[in-house]
Amino acid sequence: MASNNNSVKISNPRVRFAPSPTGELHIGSARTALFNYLFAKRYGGTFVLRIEDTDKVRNTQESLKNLVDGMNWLGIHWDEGVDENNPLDSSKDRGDFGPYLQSARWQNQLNAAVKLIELGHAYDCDCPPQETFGTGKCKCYDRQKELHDIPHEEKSIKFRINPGPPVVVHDLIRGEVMFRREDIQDFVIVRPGGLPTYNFAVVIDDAAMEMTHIIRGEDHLSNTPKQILVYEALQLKVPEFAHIPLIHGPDGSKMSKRHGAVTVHEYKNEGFLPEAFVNYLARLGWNDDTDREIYSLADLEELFNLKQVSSSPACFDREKLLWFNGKYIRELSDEELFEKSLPFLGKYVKPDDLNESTRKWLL
RNA sequence: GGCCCUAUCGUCUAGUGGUUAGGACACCACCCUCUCAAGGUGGCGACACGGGUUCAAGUCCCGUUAGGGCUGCCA
Repeated sequence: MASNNNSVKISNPRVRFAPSPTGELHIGSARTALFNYLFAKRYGGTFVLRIEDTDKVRNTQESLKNLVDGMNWLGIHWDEGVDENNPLDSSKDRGDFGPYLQSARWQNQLNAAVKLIELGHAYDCDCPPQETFGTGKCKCYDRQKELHDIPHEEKSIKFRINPGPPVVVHDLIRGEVMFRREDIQDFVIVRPGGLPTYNFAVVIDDAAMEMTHIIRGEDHLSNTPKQILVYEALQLKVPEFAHIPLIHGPDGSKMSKRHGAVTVHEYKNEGFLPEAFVNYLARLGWNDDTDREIYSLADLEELFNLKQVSSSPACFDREKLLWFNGKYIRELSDEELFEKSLPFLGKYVKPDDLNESTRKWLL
């Protein structure tokens, strides 16, 4: 970690949060979004929201709306990306690097795949999906003439891992992480029918959008060498990476539904203040070398940095979240407290009861 | 199975070779108080294990163990 290039000044970084609209906004995703946002603010950069909607089966419009709502509630606003009110309408996008819906960028991704074939870095493959499972190796590279003429519906395009030196991931949080090429398998970059896969599309889009720093969950670390190889094959500039630790449940296993609320909306509906939630999320894995606990979004925008992000995973602690919430609630004026409480008093207080005396009583 | 990441109080963490190992949440006790909170004071409580390197190791190296991730035509 000592070899981190921290001496290099970071100026005008471009970062993105690229969720897939396949469910509610998860706590972990929210923190990833937050860290990207804070990094952009801290260094005067640009925060982009791109929607990774290439999994046509699992995508839902509701998730997309959910995502936008969640981001708004947290106060994480994006400089570039899909329109809040019309996320599916690319003509409403904000920014010069659109469209910001990944599925709308398939032509660009496909062109890159064709180029990779021409360069000898990719090849047609007609193996059934299960055939190469576990080994990643197939003989298709030697059958290209034969495969050339079969319809695209019946073949995929694979990226070829050529022999060479180990791939080094320069990670701002973990230092240098090395992967041997023999341990990396050829992987599908375009599915039969022409739909690019994540590990490929993400590189083409990030490069096209001129991302300088990729800040994402640690679950992506092992896939990073594949992505770096794609950058290099296409002679694209490789961005800086920062893989932030995952959030675990109280028992140390990956945070999931059986641990209780895992989505931003659940916490919103339980009555947590967004300020408290953001503060808690930021402190989960980040500190500024002081004993301070309370940070507003504005404070964080000023102080956040990747250097002080922990490299080990953190367990979600509801008790501490509750404590933060209490802190922020006590800061509220009576007036604010009253207004914010209203939605939660529905089953106890009828609108008609909201006269001055009820109000006094409540306060 | 292979590869990768991680390892300080129950939890979040500070610590970058020499500290009585610090803070926060939770917990316990006391104080304050009409009650409950809040607040204050104090307490309990940790360097996963085993080898090295060094005058000196929580800090550096190796191994073990444990947890997590990737190994998908999911992202």
